[in-house]
Amino acid sequence: MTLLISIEKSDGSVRWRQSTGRGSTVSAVDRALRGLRHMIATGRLVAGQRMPPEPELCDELDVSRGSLREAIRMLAALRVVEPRHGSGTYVSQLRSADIIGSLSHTVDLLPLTGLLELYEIRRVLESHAAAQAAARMTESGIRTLYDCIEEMEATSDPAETFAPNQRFHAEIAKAGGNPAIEAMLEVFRPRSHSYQVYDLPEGAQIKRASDDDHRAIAEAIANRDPVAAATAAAAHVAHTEQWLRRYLPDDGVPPSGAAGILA
Amino acid sequence: MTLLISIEKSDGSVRWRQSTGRGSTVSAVDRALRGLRHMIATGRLVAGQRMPPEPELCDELDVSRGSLREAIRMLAALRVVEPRHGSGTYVSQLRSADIIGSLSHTVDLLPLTGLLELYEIRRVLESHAAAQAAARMTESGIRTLYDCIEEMEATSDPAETFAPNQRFHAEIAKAGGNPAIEAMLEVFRPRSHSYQVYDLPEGAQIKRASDDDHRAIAEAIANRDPVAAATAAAAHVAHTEQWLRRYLPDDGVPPSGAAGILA
DNA sequence: CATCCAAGAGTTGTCCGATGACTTGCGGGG
DNA sequence: CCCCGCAAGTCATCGGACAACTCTTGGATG
Repeated sequence: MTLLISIEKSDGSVRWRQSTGRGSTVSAVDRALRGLRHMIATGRLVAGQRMPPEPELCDELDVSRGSLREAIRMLAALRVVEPRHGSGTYVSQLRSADIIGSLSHTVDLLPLTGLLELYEIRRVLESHAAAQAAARMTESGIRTLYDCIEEMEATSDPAETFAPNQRFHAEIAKAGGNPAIEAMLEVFRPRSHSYQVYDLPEGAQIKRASDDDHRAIAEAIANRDPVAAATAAAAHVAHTEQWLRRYLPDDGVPPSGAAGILA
Repeated sequence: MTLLISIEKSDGSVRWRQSTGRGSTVSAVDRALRGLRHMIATGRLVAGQRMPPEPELCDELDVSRGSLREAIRMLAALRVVEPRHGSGTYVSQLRSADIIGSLSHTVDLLPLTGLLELYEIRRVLESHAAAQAAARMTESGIRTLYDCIEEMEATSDPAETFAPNQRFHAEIAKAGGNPAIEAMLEVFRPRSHSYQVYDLPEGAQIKRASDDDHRAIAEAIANRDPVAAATAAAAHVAHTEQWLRRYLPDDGVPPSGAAGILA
């Protein structure tokens, strides 16, 4: 049971205290966290603004500086605030892309099983972005796509394909026009190359199939064909999924919706 | 420039120290954060396991307890670890749904513009989940869907439609079969009702349209028609998007991909 | 013998005080 | 006018101490 009462002070600021219930139902860090979130949600702290200095917040939220700092760190991990040494702590711009980007440091820690679950999201979003790109991408962007493809096809060294592959997909995501989706795909991408699928026995075959996928995507976008682009992109991600599945300890549970309606 | 050197101790543990470059390029909290992430990524700390006590980690990572705690709080905010008062700090199960769920406390803080960007993700995922549900949902689940619809249609009080609406969409998301997508949709849903669209002048009309949308989705799922289900779900989310747009200060920038290829 | 309770060790939560490191703006000197 | 150094403001880090909570262990009790 959590019960809070707010005490309005004369200067308009608010203090939070826990109700008189025995035992501290609300920890100090929680109090600070709720208080800070409340300040942002209610507009008392505006995006981009510098927050009051720590001692001031400690006084208002009625927590020690250590506890306040732990709360601030939590919000910083979620990219809601941004502390700058020596200058102050600033409320972030609170863009959707920023918030989603906070996942980037955690997908690295997911076990392969969890990563494959995320791949269904990736497949759907990547194909959506490709469809949008087919309608919107500039001619110059399409040329960049083919540049990346040629660079990838020119080598069989995984290390050298990394950069152009990144650029290829980033270009499509950007052309999709939605910063949130772009950020989400950005989160997934780096992890894909952490597994060296090209080193598998069928490595050469996989490499060739991947190159073909890229060409199909670029072709569909160049032809301004959204459906074909979506299909090609979904197929590409699905392929990657299948290759990654080789690294699973054993083929146990059936894949969760591995084949979408577009594939 | 960041340069780290690792010092292997006799007992196998590792200490991190910053290189001798002038000025501390790596903060203490960063050091702790990297160290902890490294321990988890390399499998030295396994999911579900209790971590070593704080003093021990302080010694190994060469940071003070305060800095270590700030790092732990950051990982806790991202749902990577879970501190339990008096017991210890445990590595989470690292499920994809957990990680995505960490966003739930931040979408509340997004301005409406950012929220609408997320709605494109929601639209795509919701329609994907609906398509999957059309193929997989049990007969009992479909009955639940219609129960929710009747409950919603029976009232015009927004407060009373909240719960059945939640159940309706949750049921579909669950039937989709992917925990990550389910968690992602769960993140978006509560925020939808924070705006009281039914209180707009066209409130009654919106309410009716929303009820019709729900029926169309349930119908398509009951008919085992994935394409129709996807279309209906996308349309429903798109409607919500349009209604929310009324709350924008002015109609300035054009919507980012408001109409997907499915709509 | 089973059950409950109390005590203790182990661990995280909180606070306080002090000092270091960095940024920023101001003012003096060239 | 420009540049540099100084000083105030702010976050970063450390160390120590104590409180609060959990869990196990052992004994008392029925």
